[in-house]
Amino acid sequence: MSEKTQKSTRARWKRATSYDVAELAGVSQSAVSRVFQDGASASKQMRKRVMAAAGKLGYRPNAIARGLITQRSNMVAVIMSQQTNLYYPEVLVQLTQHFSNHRIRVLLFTLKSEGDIDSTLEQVLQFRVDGIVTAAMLSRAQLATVQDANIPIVFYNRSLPDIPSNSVRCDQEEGERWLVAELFDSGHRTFAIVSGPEDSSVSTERTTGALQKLREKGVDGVTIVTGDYGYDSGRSAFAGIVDRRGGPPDAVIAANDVMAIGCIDEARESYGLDVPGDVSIVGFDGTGPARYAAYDLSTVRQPVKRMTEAAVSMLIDRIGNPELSAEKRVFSGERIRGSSAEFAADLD
Amino acid sequence: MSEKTQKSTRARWKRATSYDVAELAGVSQSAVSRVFQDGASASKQMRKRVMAAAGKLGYRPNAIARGLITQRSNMVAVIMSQQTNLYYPEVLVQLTQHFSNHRIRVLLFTLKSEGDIDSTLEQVLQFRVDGIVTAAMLSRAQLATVQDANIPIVFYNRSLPDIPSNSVRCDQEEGERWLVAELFDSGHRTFAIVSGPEDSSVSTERTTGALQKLREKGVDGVTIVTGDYGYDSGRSAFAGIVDRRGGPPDAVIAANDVMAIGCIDEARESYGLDVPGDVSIVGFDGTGPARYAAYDLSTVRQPVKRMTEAAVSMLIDRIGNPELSAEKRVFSGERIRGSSAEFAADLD
DNA sequence: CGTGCAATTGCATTCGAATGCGATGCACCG
DNA sequence: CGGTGCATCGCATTCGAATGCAATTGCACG
Repeated sequence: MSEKTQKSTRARWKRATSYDVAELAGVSQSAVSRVFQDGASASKQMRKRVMAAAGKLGYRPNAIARGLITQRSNMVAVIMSQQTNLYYPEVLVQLTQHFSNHRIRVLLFTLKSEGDIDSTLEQVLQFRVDGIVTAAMLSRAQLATVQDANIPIVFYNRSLPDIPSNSVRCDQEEGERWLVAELFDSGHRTFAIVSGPEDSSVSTERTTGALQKLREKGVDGVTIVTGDYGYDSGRSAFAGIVDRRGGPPDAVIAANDVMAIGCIDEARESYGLDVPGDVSIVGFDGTGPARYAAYDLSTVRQPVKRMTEAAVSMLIDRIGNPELSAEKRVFSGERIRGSSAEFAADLD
Repeated sequence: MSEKTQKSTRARWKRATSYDVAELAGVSQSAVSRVFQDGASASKQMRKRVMAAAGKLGYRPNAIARGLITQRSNMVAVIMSQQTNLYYPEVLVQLTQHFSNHRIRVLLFTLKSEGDIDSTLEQVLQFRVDGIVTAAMLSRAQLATVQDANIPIVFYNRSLPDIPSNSVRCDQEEGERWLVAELFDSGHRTFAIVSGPEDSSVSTERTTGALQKLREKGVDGVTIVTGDYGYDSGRSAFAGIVDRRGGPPDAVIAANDVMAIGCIDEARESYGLDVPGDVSIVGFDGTGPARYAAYDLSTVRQPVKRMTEAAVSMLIDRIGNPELSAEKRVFSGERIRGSSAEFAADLD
């Protein structure tokens, strides 16, 4: 009872330290420290005494001070480019989840714009994180800065060609090639592409993959318009395509699901087209809305769970052993057949 | 050139400290410290010398060490309950964005289950965050723990009645009353509710609001089924409703947009019903998919931007001045009229 | 040219916990 | 009963930066 009052009054004074606990328990500070560690040696009774004192004072080890002396913050930075892409939040949650299984916390950094990276990186470095997962592209110089600081880093869904660096990604090009091949084989002959923002490397890869296969199939005259990964940009992109071509193409390849959905809505509402009867529209990512019955999107799903697991374990390995050589892991997406590929399904 | 090699070899040795910089620049460590602070006094030439040395060594102030001495970590914890609700990622991104404008970083904590809170809270406290924003409910005891530790905390979209605590939330009950009133006034007479998970206080409030208004209008025999905020649960919820009632009601009130969309798809696909012709379905949140033309959902949008801004400034105020008394801010949602309220639109 | 005041700078200490090393205790063995 | 080895514990130091206080410098003014 008197303890309770003591607690609340003390609160505004100062938080209990290991010295306070040591004093109350009549032991040394080192003893307290050891009791609160995993592999440290401490007798049973010592534990009991210390824990009792700690409980009475509401003591908790100070992770900041611990980090200073151990040179381990137990925090990793996750850098995300601020995008309308519905796909990333899921990635973030999964990463956090997996890291927490290893008693590591996530310090979150979002970029207002890509130009923001330098100052963001500066922050990241100041916080002495144990590692970095980035879903934003870094320049060579920026990567060098990180490596000079000796901080392990894993790229998520992007990779620097010809530079030794760790990355986990989904094979965007392959996925697009699948989609295009199936569309072509089921009779589609005229195509349009809705790409993502110029500075999105993911979008670039997807467009490249699609164009590759189209060229291989001998298709040309492909209309390309740019969107921002958002729903509205999908709608106006479709309008732009029809406008530019003087009519709808056989198929539209959108750089992500959300824009694909935008295209579908625009096609149906503003042009009275039947999707997938008159025009087929495919997306990418396999996010929630792709499954909604009204769209039943044909798309490629990124194996987010496995990818995030891979990123986490890769980073943790390198935190434990910085000498590990670089590694790139590439995952195939999972082909999800929606309505637009109904013909194609026969071919399996 | 030789500097470069020096850099990379030194990397594995040790990171530069303010002492290293001081030595190289021929000044005291305090001087270095002052140069890297905002309001500190340092002459122009001093800055120049120090910055030059710092640049040469790739020095960056150590935020961990700084936090230890200043008693400010410049980090806040954001606690999110791990839910299928599509709405939260947006909240998270916005919070991070706003905090970063104040040079504060977000340490992210997600809960596997609600029971997880105690251990999570322990972690939060150990990291000596400057404040907490929680989108998960805490028990009285848990809140007391946080307050004893003298850490300001703001509840997001939940509040403890009769307990002085800071919160920012959207008036869920009011929003539901609006929706129900409009449905009733436009002729709907039989109702069903799809609630969220039992332990979601947001869901509880929404259900309460809806039932309030329904009772007020003299409607009873309301079917209530439980979902998990996910699309599939929306679909099966609708099936459950039809099953239980032996037919569809005039209107379904879903606890969030995603489940509303699930209901719509199930109604159309599995029961061949016309939405909103045969049955009206409303949601809550105003997330992206609500706008998709295929659904054109009638819903209430939470003013996320203003709410997150409010939460951030509220928290920062209390970090600066812990004596500030508790405050609860309640925002009205924004009524979004979709197809299900077509009649109702006349009444305005 | 002397005096006074303000702006700089350095010294020494502090934040809170971890850890190498030496000291102590205890059990067990010959 | 003396000796050996291991488990425990405390002492003292360390991590890297901030800051109160004192010392120094610079500058303006009379």
